[in-house]
Amino acid sequence: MRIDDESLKGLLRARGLRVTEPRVAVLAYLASTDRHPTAEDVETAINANGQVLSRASVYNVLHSLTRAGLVAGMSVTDGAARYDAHVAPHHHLLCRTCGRVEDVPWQDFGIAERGVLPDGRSVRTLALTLDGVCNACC
Amino acid sequence: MRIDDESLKGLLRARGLRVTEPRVAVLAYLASTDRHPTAEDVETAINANGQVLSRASVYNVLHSLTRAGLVAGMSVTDGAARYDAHVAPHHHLLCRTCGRVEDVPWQDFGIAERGVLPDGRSVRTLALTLDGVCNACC
DNA sequence: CCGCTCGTCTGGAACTATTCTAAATCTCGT
DNA sequence: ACGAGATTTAGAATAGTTCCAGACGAGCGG
Repeated sequence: MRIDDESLKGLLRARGLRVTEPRVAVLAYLASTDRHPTAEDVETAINANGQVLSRASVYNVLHSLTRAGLVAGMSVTDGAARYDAHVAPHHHLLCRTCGRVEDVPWQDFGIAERGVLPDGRSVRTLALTLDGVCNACC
Repeated sequence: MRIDDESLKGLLRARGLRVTEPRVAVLAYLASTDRHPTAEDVETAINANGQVLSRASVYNVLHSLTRAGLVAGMSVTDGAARYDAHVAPHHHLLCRTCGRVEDVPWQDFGIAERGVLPDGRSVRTLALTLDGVCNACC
């Protein structure tokens, strides 16, 4: 799943972000996994590669990537925020049993075609967090 | 929206929880508002009534009420968990602009009638968090 | 109604996730 | 290559939550 650094740098530039080593490293790591790592996971994984990345930088980078739309952050009820480089629309299934976060293929549950709720409020995105039980646990 | 304490005590007893002053106070407060207060909001509101409730107790009580199914906790991306005594099924609209959490009338978006996702994973609850913009901000 | 037991409450310390700060460093347009 | 301004860094600070050990009190049996 390793994406070459040049493509990643291109992504960063395309969004008007300066290309820095921490940003490339974080983006490469997030793009390489389908788990939904926490900030701490990101820091650990990158520092395991010999690089040194401070905790504060992990957050800085995650924030700038999020603002640029290159990664998406999500919060689960217990503990730390989780990040995800798959920004194509999809949903998340939060497993009640093991706490794992699994991706759910995107489907329009009948909301987006309207873009508004029946009472008129607008829904801008369709990133839903479903509460359920994953295959491993069922 | 004030519900008399006797009904609340009955609710607690029905769930096998001991009836204590903090529990009644927290439950009464949550039942009286359609905002989605944080633990701190709960503490502030109750202590404003002359009672004294420690921070730890607020969490104790919220946890026991949640375990008993009398209130539901939810986490939003930024900041503190929020609680809600309206446990009838409904969704939440998280406003991107002002951060407010609004209730959305329950609707089966075509998921529950199956109870499973197309790929077979089961979905246990339908408490969805929608990402959008509330009426006040639109 | 009384006393006992165990669940609950309390204040404070501890812990975890995140943000802030101020200085050093680096990117990139010129 | 230079300089302006963005980014990184380590460490301190903050916010939200949990843990702890002791005091308290709800509700059972008598």
